[in-house]
Amino acid sequence: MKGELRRKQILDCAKGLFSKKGYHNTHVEDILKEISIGKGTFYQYFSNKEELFISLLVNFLHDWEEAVLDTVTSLADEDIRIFYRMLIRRSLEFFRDNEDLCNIYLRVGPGTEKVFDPYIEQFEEKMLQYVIAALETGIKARAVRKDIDMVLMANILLGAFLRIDYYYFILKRQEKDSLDLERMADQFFNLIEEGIFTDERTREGGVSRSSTGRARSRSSRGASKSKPSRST
Amino acid sequence: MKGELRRKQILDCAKGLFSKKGYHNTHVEDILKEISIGKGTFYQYFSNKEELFISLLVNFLHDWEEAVLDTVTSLADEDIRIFYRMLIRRSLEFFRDNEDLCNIYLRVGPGTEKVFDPYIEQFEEKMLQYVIAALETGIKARAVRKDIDMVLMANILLGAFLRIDYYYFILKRQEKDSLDLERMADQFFNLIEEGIFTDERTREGGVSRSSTGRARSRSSRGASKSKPSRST
Amino acid sequence: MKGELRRKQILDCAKGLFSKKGYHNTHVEDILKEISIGKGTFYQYFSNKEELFISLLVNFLHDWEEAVLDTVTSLADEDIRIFYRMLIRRSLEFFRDNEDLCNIYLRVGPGTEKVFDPYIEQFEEKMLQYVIAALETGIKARAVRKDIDMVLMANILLGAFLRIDYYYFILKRQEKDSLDLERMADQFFNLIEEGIFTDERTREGGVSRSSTGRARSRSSRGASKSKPSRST
Amino acid sequence: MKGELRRKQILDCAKGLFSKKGYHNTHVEDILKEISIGKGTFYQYFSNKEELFISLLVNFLHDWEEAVLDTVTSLADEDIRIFYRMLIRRSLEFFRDNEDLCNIYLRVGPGTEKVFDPYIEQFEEKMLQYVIAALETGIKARAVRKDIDMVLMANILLGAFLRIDYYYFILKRQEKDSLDLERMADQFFNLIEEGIFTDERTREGGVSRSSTGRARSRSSRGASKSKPSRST
DNA sequence: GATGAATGAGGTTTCATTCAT
DNA sequence: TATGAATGAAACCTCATTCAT
Repeated sequence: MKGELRRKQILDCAKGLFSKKGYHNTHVEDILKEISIGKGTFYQYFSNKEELFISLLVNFLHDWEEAVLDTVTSLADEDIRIFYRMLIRRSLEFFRDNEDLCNIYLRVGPGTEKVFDPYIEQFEEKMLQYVIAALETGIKARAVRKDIDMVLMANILLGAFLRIDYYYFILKRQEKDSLDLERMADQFFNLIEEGIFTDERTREGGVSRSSTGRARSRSSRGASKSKPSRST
Repeated sequence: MKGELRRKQILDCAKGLFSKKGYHNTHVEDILKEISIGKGTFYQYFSNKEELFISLLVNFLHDWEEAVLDTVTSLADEDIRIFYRMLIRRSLEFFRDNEDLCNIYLRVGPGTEKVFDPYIEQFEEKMLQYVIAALETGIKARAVRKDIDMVLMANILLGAFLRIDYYYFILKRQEKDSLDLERMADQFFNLIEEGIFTDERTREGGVSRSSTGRARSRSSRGASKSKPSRST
Repeated sequence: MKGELRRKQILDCAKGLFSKKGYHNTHVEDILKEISIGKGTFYQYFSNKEELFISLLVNFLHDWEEAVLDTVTSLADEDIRIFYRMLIRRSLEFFRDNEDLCNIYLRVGPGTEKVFDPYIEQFEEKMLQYVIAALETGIKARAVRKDIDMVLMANILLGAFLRIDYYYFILKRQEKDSLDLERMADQFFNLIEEGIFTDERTREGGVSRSSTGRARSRSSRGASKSKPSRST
Repeated sequence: MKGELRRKQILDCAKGLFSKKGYHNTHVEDILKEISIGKGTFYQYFSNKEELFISLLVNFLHDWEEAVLDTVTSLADEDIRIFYRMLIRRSLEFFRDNEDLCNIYLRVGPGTEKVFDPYIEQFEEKMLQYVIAALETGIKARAVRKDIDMVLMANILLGAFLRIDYYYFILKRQEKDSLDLERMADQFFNLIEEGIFTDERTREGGVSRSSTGRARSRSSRGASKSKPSRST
């Protein structure tokens, strides 16, 4: 069982280095030096640098799925909004707590090597599917509007979410500890729930030519388009 | 002026190759071979490979700013919602029409080399500032709610936007031409405007403890906050 | 005695692998895996890979000597030609039945490592000495011409013999089983006995400046084939 | 044309080193050091060590063919025996004058690497074909007996020939200069012409069932050497 | 005895960059 | 200005051998 430990040791070290210096600028030798093992030892556990990197990606996907699945199952029967918000909250937490892997996925991984693309894309596809599934659940529950382009919206939400992770947990990581995840989740959820606008407006009208124009039945909501006040 | 042309030729070729094969997998020689010039010639125009890459990043930033500025100035006085939507619409168009640079920025660039980070970050910072500025304008115009965390929301919006670009213009680029940008912009804008939920619901109850809970005065919308019932 | 078996097991396995893949491309680990023993065990029986290889060479030499000595002693008093032919016949058989070692000697061994040269050369020297001894015997018995350069002729005969082994037992090993060793020995012996020419010619003179030109006046030359038709 | 020279320089150096130390014990670096060029330079001319080695093999084949073709064409119409002897003579000379390549072919090449086998075998196949062709010519000219197994005999002759090269030009290379190629060719040719036996014998019969046993009744046998007729 | 994880010297190869022409 | 042969640091990886268990 010593072997499993050694392997983990290499993975841990690599995670940090890849995250800090990127794939190409992390040399196998760097890893060896840091954990004081010989070249041969490394190559007993991983057949090459590539495989090591992929292992990290695979691990991340696995860990994330576990974390998310946990959320999903535990909240499946709750109110859909509570479920959504919890999903956001938990995912933020997961990414915050996995800075290195998160960095690798969001920053280092993409575009590094063609070989990695499938793994990155697989991860993104899975995340996307989760979001889509969540949206579908919402639609079935009549909580979510039917006129949304599911794939597009899922991408919007996923992009928004990943960007937050990237910005707060990577770019501004030094302030990471003072972050209030609850508040962040609230803000995110709030956008989803109500948009960003105030209600004070009395403006009318659609937003564009090819507007999505769904039937409205809200009292005081006008369109946003061109010639302003096009009264009802 | 011959020189300027030669330089542009190199940049154009590099743009395509970096986009297609990534920075590390594009060798200076690949570029030279493609445009049939000697090694020495290359090094007369760029002091090294890095500088070439950075030039592309800088160019992209510049082009984008121009495109955006155009939008901003031409629509500055319009209704804020029209402005927002147009910003989305135009930006989508810009990213769609700059596939290679877009690919470099969104996929290849990040994490490739520490040296590039400042440029990537500078670009992102600028984009972020634009979004923030737009939000501020909205707040000043009393169109946008004051209780939003501006930076967080800007990141959410930027992330959503970049993700769409990445997904539709890079990952699914083969279907790029059949995309309806108007519809995409509508969907995006609609989220911003109204969230994703239906109005039919009558459910009550907040979503979380630390909710952002702003006062609501819309007719048929429940609060998202803990203690539900919030009268007008 | 367990040890002796283990050692033999290693040697047998190595023989096959060295023969099939060559010395440098056969890794100690390959051998160990095939016979399921640990690295440490191997190094208890052989102090290194080199020694293992040399052991094989030495074994081969030993086995061959035994086989040849057998021939030599059993036929020492026979007619010299019968002896010669039997030598050829037996040696062919020996090489045919020791494909792997034969392959190692004739193909893998030479030039592989300077360290092995002495062993290869020792073997070749011994073989050469046997041939020379046989020729001397023939000369003493007045059966063989005295004007031959013994060393040269021994090399010619040895080379011819080894080449046959190499060609039929290694290169064309798939057809090995259908070979008629008797016929091969006949052909070989026939060359030695009479050369390759017919007697029909009446040409005179030497062949070249420094010609071989022995005067000829042989009456008739019969064929060597099938139905003998051997007058006198 | 500088490039061609550089290439030749590498080939020449490699020829010597491979010949002296073998393929595996000659490191690319050894070559570089000897001719004082950088690693990169080497890899501009050869894509790897393997290709370099193969180039040598191919060159050798080419040079040999040229030398032999020369012989063949120049002697095509001569008496077949003169032709044979000249072939032997010229080939000996060629091998003597190409010690390194000869060493590589006869000693270093075989069994070194599976990848080289095709080249080695191609060379051997060609040599074999030449011998077979020569035998066929002899048979057509009714100079050579029809009952020989052509392939077997060709191998015998080729093996004999290569062994001489190997023995005298490699193993005993220090005495190389004092060799009398004429005499060697004579001896070789003589074997082919008359076998090795004296005529004094009166023995009858073949040596085996399928015996070769051709009747003899040659009166006298001349010497093979310069001073022609050395009668019994 | 037997094991196999660990070793690391040393091998091959790459590629951005220089510089004489 | 343009070239491309030459460079060599530095990357990745192999495998015979050791030694603690």
